[in-house]
This record gives sequence, C-alpha cells and structure tokens, in this order.
Amino acid sequence: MQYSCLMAVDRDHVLRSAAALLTRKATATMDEVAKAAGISRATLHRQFAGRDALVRALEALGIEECEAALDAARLDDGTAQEAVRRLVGELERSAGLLAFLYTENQLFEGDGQHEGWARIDVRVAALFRRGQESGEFRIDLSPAWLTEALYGLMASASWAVTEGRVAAKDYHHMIVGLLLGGALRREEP
Amino acid sequence: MQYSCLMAVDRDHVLRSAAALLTRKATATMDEVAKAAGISRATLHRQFAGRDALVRALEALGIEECEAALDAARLDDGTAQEAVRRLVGELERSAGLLAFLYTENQLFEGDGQHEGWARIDVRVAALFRRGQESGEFRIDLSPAWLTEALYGLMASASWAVTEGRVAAKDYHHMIVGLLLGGALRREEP
DNA sequence: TGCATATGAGACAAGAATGTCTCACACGAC
DNA sequence: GTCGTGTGAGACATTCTTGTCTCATATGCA
Repeated sequence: MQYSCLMAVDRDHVLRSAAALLTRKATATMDEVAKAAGISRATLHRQFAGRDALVRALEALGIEECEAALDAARLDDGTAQEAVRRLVGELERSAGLLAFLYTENQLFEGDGQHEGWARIDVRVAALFRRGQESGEFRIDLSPAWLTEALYGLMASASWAVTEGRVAAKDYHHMIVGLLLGGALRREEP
Repeated sequence: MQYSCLMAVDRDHVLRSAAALLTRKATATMDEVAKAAGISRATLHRQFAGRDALVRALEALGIEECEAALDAARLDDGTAQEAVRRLVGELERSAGLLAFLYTENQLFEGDGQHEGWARIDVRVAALFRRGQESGEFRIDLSPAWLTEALYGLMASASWAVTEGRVAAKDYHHMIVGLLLGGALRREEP
C-alpha cells in the first residue's frame, strides 16, 4: 500500500505549491491553494486540518530548509565572510518561502512564534559574532541587527526578483555585496 | 461651521491611529481600527467608504510623508552619502507606516500600485545613481537594488525595534551603517 | 472480476467581516 | 428653546471563507 510514501510525496508537492502561491499572494484562499496544487479542496483539507495547520506545516518546512542550509553552509569553517557567502547561497532556493514566513510572522502578532526560528537566529547571530571577534566584521552593528538585516535583504531581493525589478541571476551578489560591503566604494576590493 | 477644518483634523487623527494599529497588526478589523481611533465603526465608515478606501488613504499619507522627507533631505546637496544619511533620518518618523505599506504592496498582487511610489522610486534611485557617477558608491549594485534594499532595511529595522530585538535609538545608525558601509570592518573608517 | 482506498465534486452550516440602515442623543448655532 | 448636524450604538443582510459532510468515481491490488 506504501502508505507513508505516497502520503509524503503528495504532502510535499502540496507544500511546495502552497509555498509558491503564498509567496506571491499571501492572502490566498484554501481553494486557491488547492487549485494551485492541482487537487480539490476536500483533499487539501484531508492533508491539512485547516489553514493554520497548512501555514504551520509551511513554517516547519521553512525551518527545516533553513537548518539544512545552515548545516550545508558549514558556518564554522573558514572566515566568517566566506561562511556568510555560503549561507546566502544555500538559502537562495528557499528565499521565496522564507520571505513569506518572515512577513507572516510580522503580520500576526503574538501567538508566540515557533521555537525553531529562535534556534536559527542563534546560529546566524553566532556567525556574525564570530566575524566580529575575529576582526572581520565591524562591532558597531549588533549581531542581532545583522541577522535581521540578512532576513530583510533576502525578502526584499526575493520580491524585487518576483516583480522583475532586478535580475534573478544577481540575487546572491546583491545580498552578499550589500550586506558585507555596503554601498560605499572602497579603495581596495 | 468650519466644515473642512474639523473634518480634516478628525480624518488625520483617524489615519494616524489606523497607521499605528495596522503597523502592529496588518489584519486588524475595521472595528478594531475604529476602536483604536476612539470612534465608532459607523463614523469610520462615514469618513472612509470601506477598508480599501482606508488603506488607499494611508497609502496617500505614506506617499505624502515620503515626498516630504525627500524634499527635506535635499537629495541634490552635498555628497550622496550625506544625502542618504539625511534621507534615512527624515524617513525615520514614518518608518512604521512605510513598513506596513511595503508589505501591503507585496501582499496584494496586481491591482497596479499607486503611481506615487514610482515617483519616489525614481528620486531615490536617482540619488544612488548620483553617488555612483560621483564615484562615491560602487557600481556593481544597481540603483534599483539599492533602493529596494533601503526599503527592506527600513522595514526590518522597524519590526526589530517593535519587537524589542534592537534598540530604537540605534535605528538611524543601523540602517545607514549597513546600507553604506556593510558588515565588513575597514581599515579607514 | 471484486474490493478497498483515495480522490473530486458539490452541498451545507457556521463564523467573521463588511457595508448599509435606523434611531436616539449630544453639541453648537441661531 | 429650537433646529441642524454629527455621532454612537446596534440591527440587518450580504459576502467570503472555512470546516464538515455525502456520494459518485477512478485507481490499484488480490
């Protein structure tokens, strides 16, 4: 019967479709989500009890991908600067989903956010702190702010690409270039 | 009878209250908006035909404050770097409202966004372009991206301050410091 | 072929938010 | 005092979304 396998595959496909749709239209209906996934609303409800459950599943997916990206980026290897570059590269695939979840968290106050985000925040902030302690990064910008700025730049870049204001191929360089180097021109690159 | 005067005062007060509330809870109800403004839902409906009208009025207010900030910042005076610093300072008061409108624009696709934003985008992008042409800013980051990044950093900083992750007093330095200088430590500040 | 399971389509009620309406009341002007 | 105007409170219908339900159908396995 291959219960778990079939279920898992469908579930993942639905989640991907939902993420792609909600990234563009955060207020999409359950009916629209179902149509986007190519299934009926009834089936969508059978897999996710309700809209909340769907969003929470997306959140879990986002956290999972984030932590996978954090692992793959090997934040403790090499210089902090190199680690940041790797991290942005690893997170690029999930940028749309993360942008959606980022605003979703701002949108609905309270309810206490998922502990997973706190774990991720800690790891990213630790990377920036490591860069400060090694002398790579300036110390007048707190790790918390650099972490927040990374999220914000990723979301902005994701939207800008979606709306065609910037080119998708520049995604990585735009974020890393600005986050690390800033807009000012320097003598020695 | 002082028609216009009284109406204008109330209208402005309602808009300010709505902006303050919607900044924290973007999905607030018309009833909540009315309560926040200290008026009844009926009166709110008399001033703004509906939720759309309210949001569009807030958008007009945001555009107005943005353009006022652009004027006050005298973008053509002095170095581009100084102009950016002045601009961020002038926009700080409106940061919450602008963060709300920024996400609102991402949230509801299509419907064609207000032309005012295009005018503002042009002016901000022109500032970054001026900085590039004068040799102050690096040229591998497009003015369009720098503009988008400014919005994203302002929104991120606004949320981070609201949620207490960073201090409000650091707002200006966080944005300007990162946008212009980036995270990397430099030999000559 | 026969059976089980998952799905799609649609009906249905419940809830929330909106927009419109009426009515009573307070306030200021005359 | 009286009138006109704006306001608050609340009722009401409407709309949209959601969540649950039933039933017919297709797909896969024995």
